[in-house]
Amino acid sequence: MSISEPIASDLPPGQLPAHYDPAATEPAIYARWQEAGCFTADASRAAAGGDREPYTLVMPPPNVTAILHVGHGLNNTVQDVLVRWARMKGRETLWVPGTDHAGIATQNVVEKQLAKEGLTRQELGRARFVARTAAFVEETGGVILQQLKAIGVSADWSRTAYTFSPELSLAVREAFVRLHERGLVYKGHRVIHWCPRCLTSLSDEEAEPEETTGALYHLAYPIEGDEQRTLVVATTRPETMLGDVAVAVNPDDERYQALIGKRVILPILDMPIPVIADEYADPAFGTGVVKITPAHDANDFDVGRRHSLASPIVIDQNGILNEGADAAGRVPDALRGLDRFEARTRIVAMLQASGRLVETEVHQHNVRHCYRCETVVEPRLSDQWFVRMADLAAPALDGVRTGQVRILPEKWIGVYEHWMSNIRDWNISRQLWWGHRVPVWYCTECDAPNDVIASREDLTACPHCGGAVVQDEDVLDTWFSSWLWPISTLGWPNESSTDLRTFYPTDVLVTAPEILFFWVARMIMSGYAFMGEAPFHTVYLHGTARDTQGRKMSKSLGNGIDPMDVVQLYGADALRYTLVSSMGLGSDVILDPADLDKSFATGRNFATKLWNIGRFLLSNVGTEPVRDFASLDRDALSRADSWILDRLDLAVRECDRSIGPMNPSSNVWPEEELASGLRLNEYADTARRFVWNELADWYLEAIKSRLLTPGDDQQVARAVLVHVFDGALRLLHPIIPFVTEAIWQKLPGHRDGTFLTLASWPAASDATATSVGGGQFELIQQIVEGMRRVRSEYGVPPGKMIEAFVVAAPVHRQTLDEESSLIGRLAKTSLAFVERAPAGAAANVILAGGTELIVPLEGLIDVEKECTRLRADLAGLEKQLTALEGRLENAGFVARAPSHVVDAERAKREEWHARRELLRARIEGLCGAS
RNA sequence: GGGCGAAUAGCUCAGUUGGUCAGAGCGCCUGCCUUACACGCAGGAUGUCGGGGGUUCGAGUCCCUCUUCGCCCACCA
Repeated sequence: MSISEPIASDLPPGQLPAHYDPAATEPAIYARWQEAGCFTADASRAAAGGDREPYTLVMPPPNVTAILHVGHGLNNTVQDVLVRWARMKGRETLWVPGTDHAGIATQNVVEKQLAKEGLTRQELGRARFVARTAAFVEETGGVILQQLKAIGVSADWSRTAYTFSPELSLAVREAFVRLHERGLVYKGHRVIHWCPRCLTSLSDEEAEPEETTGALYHLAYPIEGDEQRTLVVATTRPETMLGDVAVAVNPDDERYQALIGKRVILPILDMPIPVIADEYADPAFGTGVVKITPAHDANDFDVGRRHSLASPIVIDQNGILNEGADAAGRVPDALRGLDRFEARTRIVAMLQASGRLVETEVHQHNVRHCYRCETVVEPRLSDQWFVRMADLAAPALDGVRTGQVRILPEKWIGVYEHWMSNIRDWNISRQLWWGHRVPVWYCTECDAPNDVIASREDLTACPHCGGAVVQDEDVLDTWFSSWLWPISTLGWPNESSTDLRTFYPTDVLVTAPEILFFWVARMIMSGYAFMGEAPFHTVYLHGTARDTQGRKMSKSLGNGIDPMDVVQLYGADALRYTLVSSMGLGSDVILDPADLDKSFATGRNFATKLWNIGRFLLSNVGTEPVRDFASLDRDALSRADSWILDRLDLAVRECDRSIGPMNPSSNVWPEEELASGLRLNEYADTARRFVWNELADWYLEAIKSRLLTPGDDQQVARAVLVHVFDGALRLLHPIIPFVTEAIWQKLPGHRDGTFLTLASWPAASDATATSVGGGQFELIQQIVEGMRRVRSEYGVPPGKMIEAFVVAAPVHRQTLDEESSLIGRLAKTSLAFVERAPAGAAANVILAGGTELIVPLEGLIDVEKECTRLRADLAGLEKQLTALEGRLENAGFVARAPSHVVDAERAKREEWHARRELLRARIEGLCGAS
């Protein structure tokens, strides 16, 4: 990128480069914010006795090895808008940034590196592998944080956290031990989701179901003693049959009553297994007979337990057929060592050959995959650590139901409640090396091997017998550190930590719905469990970035957009504005990765527009100080001044309403606030409309000549313009921080060392009514727009001045008379006042309030054409009038509609009647009676 | 299999409590390089608000139903 353009703030006062160069401007501004400590929160200002209310966000920590994608951009832009808004609103604002050590994900990355070197982690050994991974993280871990800075993230970098830091590791250990003490952590022997590639267990959430077309194989198991007859079982996983210990039928299933208690012969192994009765068997599915493989299916495991059956393991940790515990003689040589899918094919072929395969049915079902490597998950029987969730979930569920925590969009509340009400225990142990080691030791000498010792400190000897101890080999699920994030980053478990006491609970948690269960729900639970209150009052779930086909942007699909490309091309402001403005509450953001120009035109165009408004202001207002706005005499304001001040006021109020209340007004969200605010797209739209369509399109144009004409009025115009534009910059700063800061620092009267980032949010006045001057300016706008329409419609050359006759009420006439030069400039029209419309060919414009413009068109049009147009206008009006009158004659409407609605309709009727008369008169004058 | 959500201009979407709600951006058409801006200015076109039924004086806005998409959950092997 060219850096030939000077940095905006290095130019002489009152000048901006002709073209905005974000690549040169943004980093320099960011550096100054950081040097000035703009983003560093000062707990002492918000603690007891301080002068500010705190406002706190914790950033969803990206994986430490991640590089920025649009999802991060979206997520952090939303947060940054809220944080910058709160900061300008005078809050002591803390936004805690950081990264997640991302156990499986990071370990996978490093293992891939090793693979390229022909190594495995086992060959390297645990200690060296962990050291190498730590070094890798050290080396590459800061990338995403730098990228976040490039998009303007105003987090407090002095508090950057890391889930695997010594401080946060302390919190993890404390949480584990405390839960263990409360009996909420336990070791369980059961079937869990296992990734044969990552070689670790996964939680239910980490094993993602995916719709798959498979087959349902109907297998005939001969009945013992009556081998001609068979019992047909249906299974999707024939390879697990080697581990079958029974077949089950429903106790109420009449078809199989007689077989219960008998035995069938397991094909291939020729092994007799019992036919048992269990509710689990669904008579309506398949054949109503289900084979029971306790070691390789969670449900079968439960059935096996109920019937005291063995659990032979026939598939090993790598997904290979092998004889494991209790499985001696169960895997024939021909199948031993085969991959599970290969084995499936082979077994099906064997069964087919022996006539045991009765039918193969195409079958749609969900198959779970590892969320990190997509490998099909294998149910596996093993010992794992679990967190008992029901007790933890109760207050978290209650918190949302009572409004201590609100979730937006509201549609997710139901999803949350359902999950929380049916919560299952959380498998937190992982057979990985990269992560927090389970803080449990086992004594090698005590004769109580099941006596686990959970400890806050590392143990070297058994506290009971002094014997040697060994630590549990497993590490904890990454999410077991993430779920503590709002408390651990603020200093927990040190409950006297200043940050924790000052900034907890935090305010809004901004994240994607995908991790509602992984993370958000668990944080709420940990907040209640360890701090006794919810970690935040609002959960804001934003949409997902998708391509034009609606597919989620992802690395594997190659349909992503690199936010850094967008920053390079158009600047962070363009990226941010585009994202914010296209983000309705709960809706996804669709962008076209193949056309960045189009996708980000909205933001790019607007940033440029803002820049140019700044250039206009600086070149026309100059560097001379302007009068203090507050001291201006109200009577000295022009109509345009009054109007734009009204509009600013309105814009501020609307923006405030769109972003919403910063907190609930009481300790729980009142009903009327529950769904309010966080409409960032509305905020962006409102601010844009004000700046572009009102300030730039009308106000700037209206005051150009005043700015050029020395005198008192020039000073008024300068003061109002600077005041209004200053307000506009403040209004936009949270979304467009760089351009606004760059320009703001150049405004007349700017004091060195002050930053827009730390300036106050504009205050709306209490007045809600439009001022008299503002209303009069709206009349001028109508005239100008009407005349422009006439000019365009009749093809009047741009430079040509035309004359229009105006019939107006006296008060309007005075306004138009006084503003005739403005109208002349904006519409290239000179007005002549008449009492009534003159005859002759003319275009006709009728404005609200009955003001009529008549534009002589000699030489411009033919009378026929204009008559046709006028008649069409009249016909349209008549039709609408008929509908309106029909409504007013409807007794039900008059009786039941609110009076203000009826009154408005009546007023409209009067106006339309008058307009109809005017039109008829014009037609008669121009076209003759018809 | 349950639950939830969405269907509004060519495209992406606004439209909180039923009564100027038929809108914005991008795109398109016409004319303009008007000394801030062509990443611009001015003007313009475009939608039986998915289909059908209902409630109401009045419905994109509420109810029912159908169709089509999407999401979440679920131990039907």
